[in-house]
Amino acid sequence: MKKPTIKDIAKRAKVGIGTVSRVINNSGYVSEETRKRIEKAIEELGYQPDPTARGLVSGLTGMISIVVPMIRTEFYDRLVETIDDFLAVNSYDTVIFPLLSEHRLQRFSSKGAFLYRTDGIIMASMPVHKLFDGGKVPTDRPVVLVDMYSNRYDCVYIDNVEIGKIAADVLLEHTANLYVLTFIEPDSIFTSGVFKKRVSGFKNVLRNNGIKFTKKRIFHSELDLHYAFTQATQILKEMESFPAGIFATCDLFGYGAILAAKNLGIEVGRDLFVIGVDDQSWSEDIGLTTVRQPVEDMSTTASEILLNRITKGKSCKKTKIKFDPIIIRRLSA
Amino acid sequence: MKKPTIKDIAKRAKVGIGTVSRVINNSGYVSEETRKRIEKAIEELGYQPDPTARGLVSGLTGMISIVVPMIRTEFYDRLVETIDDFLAVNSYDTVIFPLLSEHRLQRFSSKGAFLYRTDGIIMASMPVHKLFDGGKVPTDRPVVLVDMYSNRYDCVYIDNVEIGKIAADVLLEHTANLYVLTFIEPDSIFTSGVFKKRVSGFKNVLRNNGIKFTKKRIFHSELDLHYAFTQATQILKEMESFPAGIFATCDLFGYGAILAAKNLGIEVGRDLFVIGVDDQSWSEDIGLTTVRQPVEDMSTTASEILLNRITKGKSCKKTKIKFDPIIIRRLSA
DNA sequence: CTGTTAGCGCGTTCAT
DNA sequence: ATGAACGCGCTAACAG
Repeated sequence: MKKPTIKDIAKRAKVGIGTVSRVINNSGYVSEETRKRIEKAIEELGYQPDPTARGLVSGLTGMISIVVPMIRTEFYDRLVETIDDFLAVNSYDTVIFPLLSEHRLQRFSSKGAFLYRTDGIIMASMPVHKLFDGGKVPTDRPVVLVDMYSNRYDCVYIDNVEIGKIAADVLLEHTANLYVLTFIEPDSIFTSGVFKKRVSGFKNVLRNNGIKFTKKRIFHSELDLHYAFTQATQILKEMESFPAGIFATCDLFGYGAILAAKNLGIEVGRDLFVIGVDDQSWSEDIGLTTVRQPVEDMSTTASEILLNRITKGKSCKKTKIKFDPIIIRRLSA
Repeated sequence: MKKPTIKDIAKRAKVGIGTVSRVINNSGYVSEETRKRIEKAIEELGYQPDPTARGLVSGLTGMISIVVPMIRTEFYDRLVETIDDFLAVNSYDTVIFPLLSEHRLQRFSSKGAFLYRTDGIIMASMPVHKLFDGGKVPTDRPVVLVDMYSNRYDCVYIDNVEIGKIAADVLLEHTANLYVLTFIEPDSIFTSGVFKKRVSGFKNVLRNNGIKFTKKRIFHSELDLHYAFTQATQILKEMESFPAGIFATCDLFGYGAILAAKNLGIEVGRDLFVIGVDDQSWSEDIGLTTVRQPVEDMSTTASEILLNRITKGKSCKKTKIKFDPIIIRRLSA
């Protein structure tokens, strides 16, 4: 009644355990005939190799950790799912570690944490240099960063300053009368600073084009549609002239802007131009022009790098791959 | 340079490995003197017992899985954190498995999934009977359900029908002119049916009190504040008389109702009474009366049951613990 | 091609 | 009180 072991299979198939091991791992030569016998025995007994025992021998677990700040936001959903799928194909199990609180982070700071018992770690959007002592993730296992730059680790990232620049370029095609609707990240060790970077890229372009742009044209919102709607309404009411353009530092804010415009009878795409960031699943429906991050590509690339590190070992040189943002043009700009 | 093993410690402390094992596990007798020596060696070499090897001999992993439909909603945040803390105190590592997609559920349906390699599983809000073949979680490890009833497994739950009843009772203290604002769950295997249950409990009470209540008084919203606001506005505009009461099947909808009322100049707590469900962290700020689920208590209880199962083994009788909803009275009703 | 053997790191007897 | 030997389930190396 207990779980069958490799011995049980060997006995039943009347072979040595070595041979069984060979067919399980598809290594070495096994005659077609005995292989069949063994496979039959495995089938009949419902045998499954014990990962723990395998781990003891190989020092590997067949698992990979993904650390993310949260899930159930589109960005991380897509990121995790892509990585998960890719690794599954390469027969790795993935374990997801959502950061829930600073409290929980503490446990991640111990070398013994389960997080680090896997064969490798992918960290998404984590400001590693701020998060850990000495900026070093407490593990000897390979670590790859996604959506975050680092000179210490392999990383796959996107330049958020560039996102702001692109947004500016697109809006400038229509008008130089521009506004920004953005979010002020609470100042914790978790903050990645992406919003600030996007805005700074945006301002750079305006400055280089000699366009006057003051703080008064920057509006803030919480990450909540209703709030964004209210703020966007505010912007629209304060506008001195049309046409105008709004750079929404995330699609949610772009949504708010479009709703506000509709509510006030302002025609989007003619009187008002809006560009968002992230290309959420619903952005197409509302016709929002947006700057997309190639999440899937970044995720896959990160996974590949990690697998290479695991199998090929650690060469000194760290890979840094920068991805380009993609403009998705729709009717709002 | 490699990780030290128990042997290295034994050698350095000039004892046998058995003794080292004894001090690590605090089992059996060890003279104070040799214990000191061994502890010193452990310290000096930075020795940490290999969990894999331990697992191989004990059959245990020291880990427990928590399966949740999502995180970063208040309910699950609190649930996971409570369990996590409780188990950490009992020196268990917890691994969180967020259900990301139906796709991912598939992998959870295989007995070999990593999810089931832990010492026990806590599943939150999962309609196990719909999710798995034969309604059985594919594992022999102990399984405990939170926020979900089942006759097959130990479970800790709350009766959502009762929540609706309580809401009705509270509102009836003020008026019999009642409305409902609720959510229609998309019909997938994930749906737990809580919203429907809450509404049915609510209707029961009205029926028993001989109060006429037709479908026309039930309004629907998506799980989004702006949407709720819009729908609540609709309700308020269609109301025939005041005072009136709204049962919001979650606090978010209650928020929408309060906002809508304010927007229309209707005084909450006099002309309009609102009761929500879940007691979100912001509910107090907006003065929303609500029905709270004792998440923390349920989580702790579930954890205790699981630990009992693991250590005490499986007695046949399954524990079913029903928790009572708690009314939190604030100024909205 | 295949059976046997030696560990992997640790907990647990069982003598001493 | 403590050391040595055995085995957990498996892989890898070796001898046939």
